[in-house]
Amino acid sequence: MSFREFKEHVKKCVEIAIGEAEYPMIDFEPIEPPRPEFGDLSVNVAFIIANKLGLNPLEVAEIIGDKLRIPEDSLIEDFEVHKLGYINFKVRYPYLAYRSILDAISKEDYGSLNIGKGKKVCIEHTSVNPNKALHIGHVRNLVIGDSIYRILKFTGYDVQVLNYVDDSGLQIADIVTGFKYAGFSLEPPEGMKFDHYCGDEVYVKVNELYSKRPELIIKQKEVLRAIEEGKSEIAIFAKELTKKILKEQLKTCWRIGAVYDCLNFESHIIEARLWDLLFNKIKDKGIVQFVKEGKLSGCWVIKMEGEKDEKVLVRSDGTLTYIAKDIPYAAWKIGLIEDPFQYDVFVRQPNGKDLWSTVSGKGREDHPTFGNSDLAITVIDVRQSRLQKIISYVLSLLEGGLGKKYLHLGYEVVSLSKKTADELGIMVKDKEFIHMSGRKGIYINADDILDALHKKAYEETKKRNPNESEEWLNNIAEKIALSALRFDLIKQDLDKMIIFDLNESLNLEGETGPYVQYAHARAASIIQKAGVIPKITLDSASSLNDPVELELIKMVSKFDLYVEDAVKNLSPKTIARYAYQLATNFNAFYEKKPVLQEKDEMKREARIALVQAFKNVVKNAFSLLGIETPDRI
RNA sequence: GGGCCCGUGGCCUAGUAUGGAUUAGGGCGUCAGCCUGCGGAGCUGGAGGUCGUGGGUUCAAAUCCCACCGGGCCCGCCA
Repeated sequence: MSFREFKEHVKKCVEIAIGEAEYPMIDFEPIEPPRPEFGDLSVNVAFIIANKLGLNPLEVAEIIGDKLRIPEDSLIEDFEVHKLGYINFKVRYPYLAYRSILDAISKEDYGSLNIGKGKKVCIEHTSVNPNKALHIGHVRNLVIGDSIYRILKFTGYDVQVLNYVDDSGLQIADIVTGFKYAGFSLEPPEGMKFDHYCGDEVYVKVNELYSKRPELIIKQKEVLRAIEEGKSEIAIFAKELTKKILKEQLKTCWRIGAVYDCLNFESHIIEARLWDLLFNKIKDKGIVQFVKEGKLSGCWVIKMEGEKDEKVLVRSDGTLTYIAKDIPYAAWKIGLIEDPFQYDVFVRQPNGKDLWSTVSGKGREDHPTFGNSDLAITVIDVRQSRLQKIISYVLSLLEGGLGKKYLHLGYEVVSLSKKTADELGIMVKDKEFIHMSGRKGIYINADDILDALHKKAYEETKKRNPNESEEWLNNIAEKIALSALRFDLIKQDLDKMIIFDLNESLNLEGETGPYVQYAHARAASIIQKAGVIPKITLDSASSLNDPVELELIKMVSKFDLYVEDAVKNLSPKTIARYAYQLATNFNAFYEKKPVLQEKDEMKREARIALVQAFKNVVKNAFSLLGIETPDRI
């Protein structure tokens, strides 16, 4: 924690010096210099002030330097005015080492912050149509959403996770048509998960059949109408079917490590007439207009500032468009309409937490409060950006200064590399990748990737642990597989497309989750062999003075700064990069500095404590990404 | 046609929000090394760079502005 103190201390001292020198006060942040010989923090205030007043930066820096008063015994050991005009500060390493190692080995929640102060946030992610299995693209969504959820929780937000289930769309009608009119059996082949069966066999093949058997399209339309109207035998069948698929999907989600608070079914949004609850408010505020003439005659539309075309919300026949269903749902999330839903427990999750869902008819009274958040975050890929922008726009007009906010967290899609597509028997012309499509069968299922990763990890683990039981090996292999997958999908920026290549993703070395897990396991092994309770004193901390030790200490002490960055920018990759860098620092330390063999007792004690500190921090960092760190792998 | 995003060695990527330090960090791959030391899923070193192109702003540009090129996405009374 104390790198933050060091930083604040530097800022304060410089501010006082600027005042003493009677320069105008400016806004600045101490930054980390590019090279260690420039110290641990640096300020460039002299440039800014010099620029403003037309002075020479070096002279300004020297005057500020003259005025700088560093209290005795503070976290700042020394400072230096560089000839270019920077003022560089050196941290007092014994203090930094002592405080951060002590915190890291003694505080369970080391790195946590109270930024949220209990503010209520709901985050929606996963939201896979319940007619197929999760593919790699859905996993990116889940991993982003679940990581953000964990980071928000770690920083003092009161977070609920929602998973939207579109159980009334055309995709559902497709598989119902397959089962009812195209002769598909309700029993999947031996050993095949039901969601895989529905997606890989029924959904894809029914869509192929439409061109050969046009009568099926008629049936599909009938099915869709029946589903929308509810009550009929077909509608009940559809409902049971989607529930069955959803339960299989959830198994995959849990396998990847996600948990949810509530499932929101689209059919219940329609049933609850959510739109009607909102429509008058929107009309009163003049957000929507009724079109009297032209080609949109008879429609209710919305026109956004700066947009050319208006968007239809209510068709001329009175039915609602897609976005008209989304707006009231979004409004419900941030409490702009009263909660009209009934709830019941859908299933108990593996972590023991109940998963609630909206229900048709009467639900339970004792449900938690859902919706009515201060902030709603919706994780959907960038193709939805325009529609999401309209939703944010409408809600911002509607919320009336309550400080409620709707936020779209977009990310680029995952596509398949040509090589992986070839291996799956998918033709790719001219390009190095192909966009996925559930309907066309162009995708790779999450479970299949995990199985492949599991197999690879199992082999590696068995090599290293030949005498361990199958159960142990499989348990560890699964954790390594998840680490590889989750880390791979979270480490890069959200707005970069991922071209997924199965072969490359099977790599467990280098900038990967397993690399970090391995460093953690090395640390765990040292601690276990040390057989003592790690402890640190100011004296022993002072003995840590090799550059590899200092770098590791500094990285440990900066954890909360990275956490803050991650939450402020909703950027989980920040945590992934931090964990990787931390592990790299540890490995460098591990190579260079013996711990258990160290003869000097004080040094040994300090190094054991540093190892324990690293172990705890990397564990906390990885837990924010939903990745476990076993003591042995 | 309008809008959004991306472009950094053979491949992938950090840094871009808030412009700064004559070595632009990593990883994969490649080449050469490193344990009779706590786990080699590791470590050290080498080769490999017009930060898409051109202009502008600035004492200073991968970072800001403009134009262009290349790639992706979105723009329905579908969802």
